[in-house]
Amino acid sequence: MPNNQFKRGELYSFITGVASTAIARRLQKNFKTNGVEITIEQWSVLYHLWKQDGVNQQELCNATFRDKPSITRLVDNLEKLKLVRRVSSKEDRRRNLIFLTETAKKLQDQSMDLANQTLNEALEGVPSADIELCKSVLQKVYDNLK
Amino acid sequence: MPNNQFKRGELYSFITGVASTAIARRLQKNFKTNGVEITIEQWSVLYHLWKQDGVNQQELCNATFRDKPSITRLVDNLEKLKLVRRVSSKEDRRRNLIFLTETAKKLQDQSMDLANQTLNEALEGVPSADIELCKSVLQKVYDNLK
DNA sequence: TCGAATTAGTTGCATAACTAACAATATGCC
DNA sequence: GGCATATTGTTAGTTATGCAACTAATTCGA
Repeated sequence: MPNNQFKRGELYSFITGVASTAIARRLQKNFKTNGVEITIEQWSVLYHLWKQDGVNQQELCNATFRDKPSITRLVDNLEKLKLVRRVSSKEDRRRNLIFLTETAKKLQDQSMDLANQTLNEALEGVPSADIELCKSVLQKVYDNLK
Repeated sequence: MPNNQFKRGELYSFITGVASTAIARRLQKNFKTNGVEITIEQWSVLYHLWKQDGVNQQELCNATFRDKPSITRLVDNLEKLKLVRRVSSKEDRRRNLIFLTETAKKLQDQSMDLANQTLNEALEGVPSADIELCKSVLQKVYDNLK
C-alpha cells in the first residue's frame, strides 16, 4: 500500500494544502476575534498597498500571484468596504490606480501585529535557517512553473 | 520602506500563495490538456480514496485538511461525475461510506503520472534533502496551529 | 497613418472555501 | 429508560478562484 506512485502526491498535499490552509484559517480567526472585519485575501492585497499604494491592478496581480478577475473582484469588495478607491490614471486611461483610504491606513498596525503573532505561533520551534531554506525551495518551485 | 513590520508577511505570501497556487494551476492545466476532466480539489479527494475507499466523509476531511461542508460538496460533485458513490453505513447510520466507481479506478494511473510529472517539473533543481526539510517545516507549521 | 497586436480591466460561469445553523443518529451518564 | 451531549452530514449565505470571452485604450509596424 505505501505505493511509490503516491510519494510525490504526499508532497503535493503538503505544499498546497497543509501549512497554507492552517495559517490562513488561524489568521482569519485571529482577525475575527480582534474585530478586524476583513478576509485574509483582502488583507493580502492591503498588505501590498501598505508598502505602496497608487499602483494599478496588474501590479497587484503580480504581487499577490492572482489573476486579473480575482483582483478585480477583491478591489470591488475592498471598495465596498471603503478601504480603497480606484482612480483612473491620466497617463494611461486603461489603468486604475488603487489608493488606500484613511480607514485602511488605520488597519495596518493592528492587522500586521496579528499576522506577525500568528506567524510566530506557526513557526515556533523552527530555526531561522530552515525557514529561509523553505522559502527558497518554494520560490524555486514558483520559478520553475511560472 | 523595507519596514520590519513586513518581514513575516513575506513568508506568509510565500507559503500560502507562491508555490501552492503555481503547482495547483500547472497541475490543473496538465489535467485539462490530457483530457482528465476533474479539478485538482476533486483529484485530492480521489487521491486518498485510491489508497483506501469505503471511508466516511469525516475521514476525508481529516485527510485533505478540509471542513465538512467542503467535503459534502466535493463528494456531491464527484457523485455527479459518477466517480464515487455514497453508501450508508450499517454499523452507524450517520455515516456515508465513499466508494470509488470503476471509472474512477481507471483514472488513477494516468492522473498520478501527470501529478508526478508536474511535481518533477516543480522540483527540478531542488535537492532531495531540501525537499524533505521543507516538508518538515510545513508539517511543523501545521502541527503548531492545528 | 491605419490596422494588427498588445495591455488593462470587466463580466459570466462553474467550482470551491469558510461560518453558522440545522437534522439525524449515537453515546453516556443518572 | 431518558435526557444531555457529541458526532456525522447537509443547507444557506458570502467570498474567492480559474477560465474564457469581451471592451477599451495604447502601441507598434508596414
